[in-house]
Amino acid sequence: MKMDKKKAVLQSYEMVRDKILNGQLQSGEKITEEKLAADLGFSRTPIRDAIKRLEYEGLIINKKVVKPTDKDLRNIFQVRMLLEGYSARCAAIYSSADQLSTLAECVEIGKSGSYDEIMDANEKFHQIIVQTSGNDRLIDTINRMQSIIYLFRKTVVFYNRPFLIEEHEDIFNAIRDRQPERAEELMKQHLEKDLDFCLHLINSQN
Amino acid sequence: MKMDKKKAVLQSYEMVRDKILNGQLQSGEKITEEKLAADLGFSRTPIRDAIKRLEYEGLIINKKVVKPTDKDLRNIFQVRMLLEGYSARCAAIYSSADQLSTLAECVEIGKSGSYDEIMDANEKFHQIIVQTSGNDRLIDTINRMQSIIYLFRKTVVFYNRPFLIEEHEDIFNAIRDRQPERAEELMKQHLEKDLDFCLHLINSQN
DNA sequence: TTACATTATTTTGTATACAATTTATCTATA
DNA sequence: TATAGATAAATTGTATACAAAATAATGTAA
Repeated sequence: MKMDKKKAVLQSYEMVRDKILNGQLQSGEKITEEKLAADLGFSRTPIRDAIKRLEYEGLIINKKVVKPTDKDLRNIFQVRMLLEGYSARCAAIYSSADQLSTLAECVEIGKSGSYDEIMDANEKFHQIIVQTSGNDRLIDTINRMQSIIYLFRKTVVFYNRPFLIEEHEDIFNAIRDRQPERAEELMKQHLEKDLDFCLHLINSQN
Repeated sequence: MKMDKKKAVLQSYEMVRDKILNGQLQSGEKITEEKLAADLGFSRTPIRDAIKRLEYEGLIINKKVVKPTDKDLRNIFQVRMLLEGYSARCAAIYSSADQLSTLAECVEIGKSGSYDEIMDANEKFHQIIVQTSGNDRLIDTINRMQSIIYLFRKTVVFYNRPFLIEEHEDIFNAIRDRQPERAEELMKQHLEKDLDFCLHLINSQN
């Protein structure tokens, strides 16, 4: 049996990322390699790599935990609309029976699941659709935005955005009925509403 | 006066990248940190960082210089069509007088410039259009693909693809005449032709 | 006091040594 | 000969020390 201890870089990356995502490291907070290294019990070397990866994902900028502005949020969602809209179109054309039934499951769980289950199902819903594009570049681009997206998806689900599940269902139906144009359009609208909801929340909080 | 010697990471990154782009490091070739370090006269530490960055850009995969397949090429161009198509639309709506005249210049140089000038002008043409989106995420996503795109743009210009300049001119006209739909459509068609040309070249060479 | 220059201090960049892991080579056995 | 296992070689991962650079603090002249 293989123990496969995770390497220090990976551990560091995941720990720091999670600290950012759950708020232990707050927006705007300064990151220093040495401090983190001491904190996590590794040397600076793997920490550096981890930070670089987080910078790559946009969670850290200039050694500071990112504080996404309205504009950032809009930008991210604009890219998502383009790429995921296209993906939804692909899903309507190419998705397999398996993929369809998994999508259906996600919609169901969205209606009746627990908080965590809903979180997972929603993420999976989008993920499967993106997969159907069969385009690794596209998938990679979306994945890179995933952490920041997660930051907001949490908000959306936590505050229980109205019609979210219904919209997923509509998208699913369009995909199942093989209506590419409609699937794309619905996905774009769906993301636009997510964006508006997020923006509204952010601006009412500050 | 400030001397600002470039740091070893940056130097390494640029040197390795250029070696890949101009063929000194060939597709499929194995990269080892130590060998590169000895070659470039740095220690392994900055080399590692440089390699990681090249991996992010997709020029190195699994410690090997990337050998883009047809599928990779198609994937990249699909993403470009989505993002640059959208950008062309933005350009038709938002571009400034300055941006327009620079675009016009690029088209002109494309008609009468030297090989190097044409290369630069073509790159600039696309870059300006992408800028008009005002979306840093989108710009960043395109820039990350830039190295690999460059690899192919060289081919396209070198073999003097027919109608390339004419297509740029058409796109420019649509932008200047504030026709967003048309600009987007033309940009997509333009990229599709680039893709076909590249694919054709690649497959006739091997 | 303000502004500037100078000095400390912190933080990052680089080199190097060693550990862990992966990959290649070799040998014994079926 | 092929294959599994062991051993050696190459390569990567991590820790640490020191150099360079950036940032903060201090003092001094206007």
